[in-house]
Amino acid sequence: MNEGRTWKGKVIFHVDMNSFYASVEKVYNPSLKHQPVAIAGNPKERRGIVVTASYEARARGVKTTMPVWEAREKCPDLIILPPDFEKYRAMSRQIFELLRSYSPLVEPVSIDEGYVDMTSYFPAQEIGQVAKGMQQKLLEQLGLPASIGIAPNKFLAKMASDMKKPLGITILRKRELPEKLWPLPVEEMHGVGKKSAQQLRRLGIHTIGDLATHSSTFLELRFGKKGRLWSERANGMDYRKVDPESVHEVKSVGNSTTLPYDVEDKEELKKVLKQLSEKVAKRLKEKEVCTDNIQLTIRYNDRRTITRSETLPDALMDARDIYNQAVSLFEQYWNEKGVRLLGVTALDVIPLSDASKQLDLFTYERENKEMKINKTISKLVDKYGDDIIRRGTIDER
DNA sequence: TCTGGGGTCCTAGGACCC
DNA sequence: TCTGGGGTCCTAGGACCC
Repeated sequence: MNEGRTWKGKVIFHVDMNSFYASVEKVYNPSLKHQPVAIAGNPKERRGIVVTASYEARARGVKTTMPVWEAREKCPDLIILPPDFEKYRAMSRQIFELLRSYSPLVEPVSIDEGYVDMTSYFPAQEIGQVAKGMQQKLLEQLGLPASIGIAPNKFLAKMASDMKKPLGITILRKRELPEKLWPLPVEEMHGVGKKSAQQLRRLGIHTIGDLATHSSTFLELRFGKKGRLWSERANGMDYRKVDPESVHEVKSVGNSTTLPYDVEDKEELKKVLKQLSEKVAKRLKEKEVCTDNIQLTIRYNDRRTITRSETLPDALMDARDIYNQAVSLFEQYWNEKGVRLLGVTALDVIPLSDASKQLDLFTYERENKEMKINKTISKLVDKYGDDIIRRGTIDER
Protein backbone atom coordinates (compact mmCIF):
# COMPACT_ATOMS: atom_id res chain seq x y z
CA MET A 1 0.00 0.00 0.00
CA ASN A 2 1.04 3.56 -0.60
CA GLU A 3 4.18 2.43 -2.37
CA GLY A 4 4.59 5.71 -4.25
CA ARG A 5 5.45 7.66 -1.15
CA THR A 6 7.81 5.24 0.47
CA TRP A 7 9.87 4.76 -2.69
CA LYS A 8 13.31 6.20 -2.03
CA GLY A 9 15.58 7.34 -4.84
CA LYS A 10 14.14 7.63 -8.32
CA VAL A 11 11.06 6.26 -9.98
CA ILE A 12 11.71 5.52 -13.64
CA PHE A 13 9.14 4.21 -16.10
CA HIS A 14 10.14 2.44 -19.29
CA VAL A 15 7.25 2.48 -21.72
CA ASP A 16 7.48 0.04 -24.59
CA MET A 17 4.80 -0.23 -27.27
CA ASN A 18 3.75 -3.78 -28.20
CA SER A 19 4.37 -4.78 -31.85
CA PHE A 20 4.15 -1.09 -32.63
CA TYR A 21 3.96 -0.94 -36.43
CA ALA A 22 1.38 -3.72 -36.59
CA SER A 23 -0.65 -2.08 -33.82
CA VAL A 24 -0.67 1.25 -35.66
CA GLU A 25 -1.87 -0.43 -38.83
CA LYS A 26 -4.71 -1.99 -36.86
CA VAL A 27 -5.74 1.41 -35.56
CA TYR A 28 -6.00 2.74 -39.10
CA ASN A 29 -7.70 -0.37 -40.41
CA PRO A 30 -9.86 -2.09 -37.77
CA SER A 31 -10.64 -5.01 -40.08
CA LEU A 32 -7.08 -6.17 -39.38
CA LYS A 33 -7.91 -6.65 -35.74
CA HIS A 34 -7.33 -10.24 -34.58
CA GLN A 35 -5.61 -11.01 -37.91
CA PRO A 36 -2.00 -12.19 -38.26
CA VAL A 37 -0.28 -9.06 -39.59
CA ALA A 38 3.36 -8.51 -40.45
CA ILE A 39 5.12 -5.36 -41.53
CA ALA A 40 7.87 -6.13 -43.99
CA GLY A 41 10.15 -3.95 -46.06
CA ASN A 42 9.63 -4.47 -49.78
CA PRO A 43 6.99 -7.19 -49.50
CA LYS A 44 6.96 -7.64 -53.26
CA GLU A 45 10.71 -7.83 -53.62
CA ARG A 46 12.87 -10.73 -52.74
CA ARG A 47 15.10 -10.01 -49.79
CA GLY A 48 12.33 -8.58 -47.66
CA ILE A 49 12.28 -9.35 -43.94
CA VAL A 50 9.63 -9.10 -41.24
CA VAL A 51 10.11 -5.94 -39.22
CA THR A 52 7.17 -6.38 -36.86
CA ALA A 53 4.70 -9.21 -36.36
CA SER A 54 1.37 -8.93 -34.58
CA TYR A 55 0.82 -11.30 -31.66
CA GLU A 56 -1.51 -13.43 -33.82
CA ALA A 57 1.32 -13.79 -36.34
CA ARG A 58 3.85 -14.57 -33.59
CA ALA A 59 1.60 -17.35 -32.36
CA ARG A 60 1.94 -18.89 -35.81
CA GLY A 61 5.73 -18.81 -35.69
CA VAL A 62 6.35 -15.52 -37.50
CA LYS A 63 9.29 -13.66 -36.01
CA THR A 64 11.03 -10.35 -36.45
CA THR A 65 13.92 -10.48 -39.01
CA MET A 66 12.47 -13.60 -40.61
CA PRO A 67 12.64 -13.49 -44.44
CA VAL A 68 9.20 -12.86 -45.94
CA TRP A 69 9.12 -16.10 -47.90
CA GLU A 70 9.70 -18.04 -44.70
CA ALA A 71 6.99 -16.12 -42.85
CA ARG A 72 4.52 -16.94 -45.65
CA GLU A 73 5.47 -20.58 -45.38
CA LYS A 74 4.73 -20.60 -41.64
CA CYS A 75 1.54 -18.60 -41.94
CA PRO A 76 -0.05 -18.72 -45.42
CA ASP A 77 -2.83 -16.27 -44.55
CA LEU A 78 -0.38 -13.72 -43.15
CA ILE A 79 -1.32 -10.16 -44.07
CA ILE A 80 1.87 -8.42 -45.12
CA LEU A 81 1.99 -4.64 -45.24
CA PRO A 82 4.78 -2.29 -46.28
CA PRO A 83 5.98 0.06 -43.53
CA ASP A 84 4.52 3.57 -43.47
CA PHE A 85 6.93 5.55 -41.36
CA GLU A 86 5.04 8.81 -41.70
CA LYS A 87 2.11 7.16 -39.99
CA TYR A 88 4.29 5.66 -37.27
CA ARG A 89 6.10 8.92 -36.60
CA ALA A 90 2.80 10.74 -36.25
CA MET A 91 1.62 8.17 -33.70
CA SER A 92 4.95 8.33 -31.93
CA ARG A 93 4.59 12.08 -31.44
CA GLN A 94 1.21 11.54 -29.83
CA ILE A 95 2.58 8.86 -27.52
CA PHE A 96 5.34 11.08 -26.18
CA GLU A 97 2.96 14.01 -25.87
CA LEU A 98 0.76 11.85 -23.69
CA LEU A 99 3.75 10.77 -21.59
CA ARG A 100 4.79 14.40 -21.13
CA SER A 101 1.46 15.08 -19.48
CA TYR A 102 2.81 12.98 -16.59
CA SER A 103 6.34 14.39 -16.37
CA PRO A 104 8.50 16.76 -18.43
CA LEU A 105 11.38 14.29 -18.05
CA VAL A 106 10.59 12.11 -21.05
CA GLU A 107 13.42 10.59 -23.08
CA PRO A 108 12.37 8.89 -26.33
CA VAL A 109 14.88 6.14 -27.14
CA SER A 110 13.26 5.02 -30.36
CA ILE A 111 10.06 5.55 -32.30
CA ASP A 112 8.15 3.26 -29.92
CA GLU A 113 9.81 3.31 -26.51
CA GLY A 114 11.01 5.80 -23.96
CA TYR A 115 11.86 6.54 -20.36
CA VAL A 116 9.85 8.77 -18.05
CA ASP A 117 11.35 10.03 -14.79
CA MET A 118 8.33 9.96 -12.49
CA THR A 119 10.25 10.79 -9.30
CA SER A 120 8.57 14.16 -8.87
CA TYR A 121 5.14 12.99 -9.91
CA PHE A 122 2.89 13.58 -6.96
CA PRO A 123 1.04 10.33 -6.63
CA ALA A 124 -2.62 10.50 -5.85
CA GLN A 125 -2.46 6.73 -6.13
CA GLU A 126 -0.03 3.97 -5.63
CA ILE A 127 2.57 3.92 -8.42
CA GLY A 128 1.29 0.75 -10.07
CA GLN A 129 -2.12 2.41 -10.38
CA VAL A 130 -0.51 5.44 -12.02
CA ALA A 131 1.08 3.11 -14.56
CA LYS A 132 -2.22 1.38 -15.12
CA GLY A 133 -3.85 4.73 -15.84
CA MET A 134 -1.08 5.58 -18.29
CA GLN A 135 -1.45 2.25 -20.05
CA GLN A 136 -5.21 2.69 -20.29
CA LYS A 137 -4.89 6.17 -21.76
CA LEU A 138 -2.49 4.89 -24.41
CA LEU A 139 -4.96 2.16 -25.27
CA GLU A 140 -8.15 4.23 -25.15
CA GLN A 141 -6.94 7.51 -26.63
CA LEU A 142 -4.53 6.10 -29.22
CA GLY A 143 -5.62 2.48 -29.53
CA LEU A 144 -2.11 1.24 -28.80
CA PRO A 145 -1.04 -1.47 -26.33
CA ALA A 146 2.07 -0.84 -24.23
CA SER A 147 4.10 -2.57 -21.55
CA ILE A 148 5.45 -0.51 -18.68
CA GLY A 149 8.41 -1.28 -16.45
CA ILE A 150 8.89 0.59 -13.17
CA ALA A 151 12.18 0.64 -11.27
CA PRO A 152 14.70 2.92 -9.53
CA ASN A 153 16.80 3.34 -12.70
CA LYS A 154 16.74 3.05 -16.47
CA PHE A 155 18.33 -0.35 -16.79
CA LEU A 156 15.99 -2.05 -14.34
CA ALA A 157 12.96 -0.27 -15.81
CA LYS A 158 13.94 -1.55 -19.25
CA MET A 159 14.38 -5.10 -17.98
CA ALA A 160 11.06 -4.83 -16.15
CA SER A 161 9.09 -3.73 -19.22
CA ASP A 162 10.35 -6.84 -21.02
CA MET A 163 9.10 -9.16 -18.32
CA LYS A 164 5.44 -8.99 -19.23
CA LYS A 165 4.13 -8.48 -22.76
CA PRO A 166 1.75 -7.46 -24.12
CA LEU A 167 0.02 -4.96 -21.85
CA GLY A 168 2.22 -5.74 -18.86
CA ILE A 169 3.02 -3.61 -15.85
CA THR A 170 6.02 -4.77 -13.87
CA ILE A 171 7.52 -3.18 -10.80
CA LEU A 172 11.10 -4.24 -10.16
CA ARG A 173 12.53 -3.32 -6.77
CA LYS A 174 16.18 -3.77 -5.91
CA ARG A 175 15.46 -6.31 -3.26
CA GLU A 176 13.65 -8.43 -5.85
CA LEU A 177 16.67 -8.81 -8.12
CA PRO A 178 17.70 -12.24 -6.81
CA GLU A 179 14.39 -13.85 -7.69
CA LYS A 180 13.27 -11.72 -10.67
CA LEU A 181 16.42 -10.71 -12.54
CA TRP A 182 19.20 -13.10 -11.65
CA PRO A 183 17.64 -16.32 -12.96
CA LEU A 184 17.40 -14.89 -16.50
CA PRO A 185 19.90 -16.12 -19.12
CA VAL A 186 22.67 -13.58 -19.88
CA GLU A 187 21.49 -12.93 -23.41
CA GLU A 188 18.28 -11.43 -22.06
CA MET A 189 20.26 -8.65 -20.46
CA HIS A 190 20.02 -5.37 -22.33
CA GLY A 191 23.48 -4.81 -23.82
CA VAL A 192 24.50 -8.47 -24.03
CA GLY A 193 24.05 -9.85 -27.52
CA LYS A 194 24.72 -13.19 -29.13
CA LYS A 195 28.47 -12.82 -29.40
CA SER A 196 28.99 -11.71 -25.83
CA ALA A 197 26.65 -14.37 -24.51
CA GLN A 198 28.74 -17.02 -26.24
CA GLN A 199 31.94 -15.70 -24.71
CA LEU A 200 30.34 -15.43 -21.30
CA ARG A 201 29.08 -18.97 -21.45
CA ARG A 202 32.59 -20.18 -22.18
CA LEU A 203 33.57 -18.58 -18.87
CA GLY A 204 30.79 -20.45 -17.11
CA ILE A 205 28.62 -17.34 -16.87
CA HIS A 206 25.10 -18.36 -17.87
CA THR A 207 22.68 -16.13 -15.98
CA ILE A 208 22.44 -12.48 -15.04
CA GLY A 209 23.01 -13.67 -11.48
CA ASP A 210 26.36 -15.13 -12.59
CA LEU A 211 27.26 -11.70 -13.97
CA ALA A 212 26.31 -10.12 -10.67
CA THR A 213 28.63 -12.35 -8.67
CA HIS A 214 31.67 -11.66 -10.85
CA SER A 215 33.58 -8.52 -9.92
CA SER A 216 33.52 -5.56 -12.29
CA THR A 217 37.33 -5.71 -12.38
CA PHE A 218 37.30 -9.30 -13.59
CA LEU A 219 34.76 -8.57 -16.30
CA GLU A 220 36.41 -5.30 -17.34
CA LEU A 221 39.70 -7.13 -17.79
CA ARG A 222 38.11 -9.52 -20.26
CA PHE A 223 35.45 -7.40 -21.94
CA GLY A 224 36.59 -3.82 -21.50
CA LYS A 225 34.20 -1.10 -20.49
CA LYS A 226 31.09 -3.09 -21.27
CA GLY A 227 32.18 -5.83 -18.88
CA ARG A 228 32.21 -3.35 -16.03
CA LEU A 229 28.76 -2.09 -17.02
CA TRP A 230 27.36 -5.63 -17.07
CA SER A 231 28.58 -6.30 -13.56
CA GLU A 232 27.21 -3.02 -12.23
CA ARG A 233 23.86 -3.34 -13.93
CA ALA A 234 23.39 -6.96 -12.93
CA ASN A 235 23.73 -5.63 -9.38
CA GLY A 236 21.07 -3.04 -10.09
CA MET A 237 23.42 -0.06 -10.42
CA ASP A 238 22.78 2.48 -13.18
CA TYR A 239 23.23 6.21 -12.67
CA ARG A 240 22.25 7.46 -16.12
CA LYS A 241 19.78 10.32 -16.06
CA VAL A 242 16.59 10.51 -18.08
CA ASP A 243 17.62 13.15 -20.61
CA PRO A 244 14.80 14.82 -22.57
CA GLU A 245 17.37 16.64 -24.75
CA SER A 246 19.15 13.58 -26.09
CA VAL A 247 16.58 13.21 -28.83
CA HIS A 248 17.87 16.42 -30.41
CA GLU A 249 21.51 15.39 -30.27
CA VAL A 250 21.77 13.42 -33.52
CA LYS A 251 25.27 12.25 -34.42
CA SER A 252 24.77 10.82 -37.88
CA VAL A 253 22.18 10.72 -40.63
CA GLY A 254 22.29 8.02 -43.27
CA ASN A 255 20.31 6.18 -45.91
CA SER A 256 21.03 2.79 -47.39
CA THR A 257 19.30 0.35 -49.68
CA THR A 258 19.60 -3.31 -50.50
CA LEU A 259 19.35 -3.71 -54.25
CA PRO A 260 16.77 -6.18 -55.58
CA TYR A 261 19.61 -7.99 -57.37
CA ASP A 262 23.41 -7.73 -57.31
CA VAL A 263 24.66 -4.90 -59.50
CA GLU A 264 28.03 -4.59 -61.26
CA ASP A 265 27.18 -1.71 -63.58
CA LYS A 266 28.94 1.43 -62.41
CA GLU A 267 26.46 3.88 -63.88
CA GLU A 268 23.58 2.07 -62.27
CA LEU A 269 25.34 2.15 -58.91
CA LYS A 270 26.05 5.86 -59.30
CA LYS A 271 22.35 6.41 -59.87
CA VAL A 272 21.62 4.70 -56.58
CA LEU A 273 24.24 6.85 -54.84
CA LYS A 274 22.52 9.90 -56.27
CA GLN A 275 19.15 8.90 -54.84
CA LEU A 276 20.68 8.11 -51.46
CA SER A 277 22.55 11.42 -51.41
CA GLU A 278 19.33 13.27 -52.13
CA LYS A 279 17.56 11.53 -49.28
CA VAL A 280 20.37 12.31 -46.86
CA ALA A 281 20.48 15.95 -47.98
CA LYS A 282 16.75 16.28 -47.47
CA ARG A 283 16.95 14.89 -43.95
CA LEU A 284 19.94 17.06 -43.04
CA LYS A 285 17.95 20.08 -44.14
CA GLU A 286 14.94 19.04 -42.05
CA LYS A 287 17.12 18.56 -39.01
CA GLU A 288 18.99 21.84 -39.72
CA VAL A 289 22.41 20.24 -39.55
CA CYS A 290 25.42 19.93 -41.82
CA THR A 291 28.41 17.57 -41.92
CA ASP A 292 32.10 17.49 -42.75
CA ASN A 293 32.40 13.73 -42.92
CA ILE A 294 30.69 11.51 -45.50
CA GLN A 295 30.70 7.75 -45.21
CA LEU A 296 30.09 5.27 -48.01
CA THR A 297 28.93 1.73 -47.25
CA ILE A 298 29.27 -1.11 -49.76
CA ARG A 299 27.99 -4.60 -49.13
CA TYR A 300 29.11 -7.16 -51.68
CA ASN A 301 27.14 -10.22 -52.74
CA ASP A 302 29.00 -12.38 -50.22
CA ARG A 303 27.67 -9.97 -47.51
CA ARG A 304 31.13 -8.65 -46.77
CA THR A 305 30.67 -5.00 -45.90
CA ILE A 306 33.12 -2.14 -46.04
CA THR A 307 32.76 1.45 -44.89
CA ARG A 308 34.95 4.29 -46.12
CA SER A 309 34.77 7.81 -44.78
CA GLU A 310 36.73 11.02 -45.06
CA THR A 311 36.76 14.18 -42.99
CA LEU A 312 36.56 17.19 -45.28
CA PRO A 313 38.01 20.67 -44.87
CA ASP A 314 34.56 22.29 -45.18
CA ALA A 315 31.11 21.45 -43.97
CA LEU A 316 28.51 20.59 -46.58
CA MET A 317 24.84 19.70 -46.74
CA ASP A 318 23.46 19.78 -50.24
CA ALA A 319 22.75 16.78 -52.40
CA ARG A 320 25.26 17.68 -55.09
CA ASP A 321 28.20 17.90 -52.67
CA ILE A 322 27.21 14.77 -50.80
CA TYR A 323 26.86 12.88 -54.07
CA ASN A 324 30.25 14.05 -55.35
CA GLN A 325 31.95 12.93 -52.16
CA ALA A 326 30.13 9.58 -52.18
CA VAL A 327 31.16 8.96 -55.79
CA SER A 328 34.75 9.93 -55.03
CA LEU A 329 34.86 7.35 -52.23
CA PHE A 330 33.11 4.82 -54.43
CA GLU A 331 35.63 5.21 -57.23
CA GLN A 332 38.54 4.88 -54.84
CA TYR A 333 37.34 1.79 -53.03
CA TRP A 334 34.85 -0.25 -55.07
CA ASN A 335 36.48 -3.55 -56.10
CA GLU A 336 34.27 -3.89 -59.20
CA LYS A 337 32.46 -6.91 -57.79
CA GLY A 338 28.69 -7.31 -57.56
CA VAL A 339 27.11 -4.94 -55.06
CA ARG A 340 24.21 -5.91 -52.83
CA LEU A 341 23.79 -2.78 -50.72
CA LEU A 342 24.87 0.84 -50.89
CA GLY A 343 24.70 3.40 -48.13
CA VAL A 344 25.52 7.09 -47.72
CA THR A 345 25.85 8.56 -44.23
CA ALA A 346 26.62 12.02 -42.91
CA LEU A 347 28.80 11.45 -39.84
CA ASP A 348 29.59 13.95 -37.07
CA VAL A 349 26.70 16.22 -37.94
CA ILE A 350 26.80 19.78 -36.59
CA PRO A 351 23.79 22.07 -36.03
CA LEU A 352 23.79 24.88 -38.57
CA SER A 353 23.70 27.39 -35.74
CA ASP A 354 27.02 26.03 -34.45
CA ALA A 355 28.56 25.65 -37.86
CA SER A 356 28.45 29.37 -38.57
CA LYS A 357 30.36 30.02 -35.38
CA GLN A 358 33.23 28.03 -36.75
CA LEU A 359 34.04 30.94 -38.99
CA ASP A 360 35.14 32.73 -35.85
CA LEU A 361 38.03 30.50 -34.93
CA PHE A 362 38.66 32.01 -31.57
CA THR A 363 35.08 31.51 -30.37
CA TYR A 364 35.05 28.05 -31.83
CA GLU A 365 38.18 26.88 -30.04
CA ARG A 366 37.03 28.29 -26.75
CA GLU A 367 33.64 26.63 -27.02
CA ASN A 368 35.15 23.42 -28.17
CA LYS A 369 37.24 23.35 -25.02
CA GLU A 370 34.17 24.04 -22.89
CA MET A 371 32.31 21.29 -24.68
CA LYS A 372 35.03 18.80 -23.86
CA ILE A 373 34.99 19.77 -20.20
CA ASN A 374 31.22 19.42 -20.12
CA LYS A 375 31.50 16.03 -21.74
CA THR A 376 33.94 14.88 -19.06
CA ILE A 377 31.64 16.12 -16.33
CA SER A 378 28.58 14.47 -17.80
CA LYS A 379 30.49 11.21 -18.08
CA LEU A 380 31.28 11.42 -14.39
CA VAL A 381 27.64 12.08 -13.63
CA ASP A 382 26.67 9.10 -15.77
CA LYS A 383 29.08 6.98 -13.83
CA TYR A 384 28.42 8.17 -10.31
CA GLY A 385 25.08 9.96 -10.46
CA ASP A 386 24.36 13.60 -9.75
CA ASP A 387 23.46 12.77 -6.20
CA ILE A 388 26.48 10.80 -5.10
CA ILE A 389 25.44 11.48 -1.51
CA ARG A 390 22.35 9.41 -1.99
CA ARG A 391 24.27 6.53 -3.48
CA GLY A 392 23.42 3.25 -1.96
CA THR A 393 20.04 4.52 -0.89
CA ILE A 394 18.64 4.50 -4.40
CA ASP A 395 16.38 1.74 -3.40
CA GLU A 396 12.97 1.06 -2.12
CA ARG A 397 12.90 0.24 1.51
C1' DT B 1 14.32 -18.94 -50.94
C1' DC B 2 18.19 -16.56 -46.48
C1' DT B 3 18.97 -12.52 -43.48
C1' DG B 4 16.35 -4.46 -43.85
C1' DG B 5 17.37 0.06 -42.43
C1' DG B 6 18.01 3.35 -38.92
C1' DG B 7 21.17 4.33 -35.40
C1' DT B 8 24.96 4.44 -31.02
C1' DC B 9 29.05 3.21 -28.69
C1' DC B 10 33.54 1.07 -28.16
C1' DT B 11 38.10 -0.48 -29.60
C1' DA B 12 42.33 -0.47 -31.86
C1' DG B 13 45.90 1.15 -34.81
C1' DG B 14 48.33 4.73 -37.21
C1' DA B 15 49.57 9.58 -38.05
C1' DC B 16 51.11 13.42 -36.01
C1' DC B 17 52.67 16.69 -32.49
C1' DC B 18 55.32 18.16 -28.46
C1' DT C 1 72.83 8.00 -31.76
C1' DC C 2 69.43 3.56 -31.68
C1' DT C 3 64.82 5.58 -29.62
C1' DG C 4 60.14 7.95 -24.27
C1' DG C 5 55.67 9.05 -23.26
C1' DG C 6 51.47 11.59 -23.53
C1' DG C 7 47.81 13.34 -26.12
C1' DT C 8 44.59 14.09 -30.09
C1' DC C 9 42.55 13.12 -34.40
C1' DC C 10 41.11 10.07 -37.88
C1' DT C 11 39.53 5.75 -39.70
C1' DA C 12 37.50 0.91 -39.92
C1' DG C 13 35.14 -2.60 -38.02
C1' DG C 14 32.18 -4.85 -34.91
C1' DA C 15 28.66 -5.49 -31.31
C1' DC C 16 24.39 -4.14 -30.14
C1' DC C 17 19.61 -2.12 -30.19
C1' DC C 18 14.87 -1.27 -32.24
